[in-house]
Amino acid sequence: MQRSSLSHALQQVAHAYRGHMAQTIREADLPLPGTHVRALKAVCYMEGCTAQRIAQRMRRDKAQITRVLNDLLESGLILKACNPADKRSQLLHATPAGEAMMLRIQALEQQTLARMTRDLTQEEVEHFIRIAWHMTQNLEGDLPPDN
Amino acid sequence: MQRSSLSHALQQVAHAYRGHMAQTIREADLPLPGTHVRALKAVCYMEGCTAQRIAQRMRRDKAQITRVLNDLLESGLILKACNPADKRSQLLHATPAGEAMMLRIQALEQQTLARMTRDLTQEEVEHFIRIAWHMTQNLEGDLPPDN
DNA sequence: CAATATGGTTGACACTGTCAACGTAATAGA
DNA sequence: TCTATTACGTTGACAGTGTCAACCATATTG
Repeated sequence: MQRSSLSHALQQVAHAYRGHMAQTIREADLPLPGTHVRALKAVCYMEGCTAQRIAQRMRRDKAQITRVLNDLLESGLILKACNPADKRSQLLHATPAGEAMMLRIQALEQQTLARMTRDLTQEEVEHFIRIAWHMTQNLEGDLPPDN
Repeated sequence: MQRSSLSHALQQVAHAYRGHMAQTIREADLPLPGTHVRALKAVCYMEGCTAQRIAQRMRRDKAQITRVLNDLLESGLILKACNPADKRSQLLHATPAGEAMMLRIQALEQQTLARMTRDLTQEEVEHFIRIAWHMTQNLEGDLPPDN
């Protein structure tokens, strides 16, 4: 029962984070679900951002990304522009409203993260992040050797 | 942008774990969603297990627990028994089929966890778990001072 | 040019999570 | 004791998350 608590701890902390962010955003009257926030973040901070690249970064199905982007589009937070290099794809940009939204949400997220890590050292947090990525990579690529 | 990667790392590792477990269970032909697995685990390993106590442990809405337990009941994995101490609630027990299912799933989970932590030391894993719980507790209790 | 692969869209569906309202039973207070 | 309140579990409704398969249009390869 040693390692088993790893799954429990992982689920609880992820759930707590999601829940706290959702409530914070709701209280600030910014009606944007978590996935939308993350997609908007990608649009704001990735160069030459396309739906495909967001899907890769978030490791999500491209269908979900399409729908989320359409919501953001309808909300006037982003714009689609023709990609001169590939007529199938579209380059994504944030509108001023999108940028403003991003700034407000960034502040809320920093607030949540600060609370979450309030009595942890920088070192501990970095250690946590490093191990999290390590475990993520260990689970990726599902057809490696020959079991 | 230092702490911000904490949220990304957290979401990715939780997603990777869920996905890997789901696929493992699917490949083993054990058609049981993640929440059902966790509820069954609670029934198997908690003394005097009731729906309420599962909801508390998993920090989930009791409505969701009710439905999950009904599924497990229909699948013949658990049983409800009258609680002599409180006629409103029911004590939950795993059936032999439920116990067997639990053992099989435990093995799959151990396998996933072993892979996830394959090149990490016991110390690193324990550190990760400790910090995860710490962060969880930091986010709980949302009405402390007087904002 | 034909075959194949890729970016994006759509439909369908399963799973997760929460809220409000309800019936029943326990419990506390007048 | 009687009433008010609280707690356990159930149900309905809904929002959000995640994936799969089929599809169109465009790129790329042979």
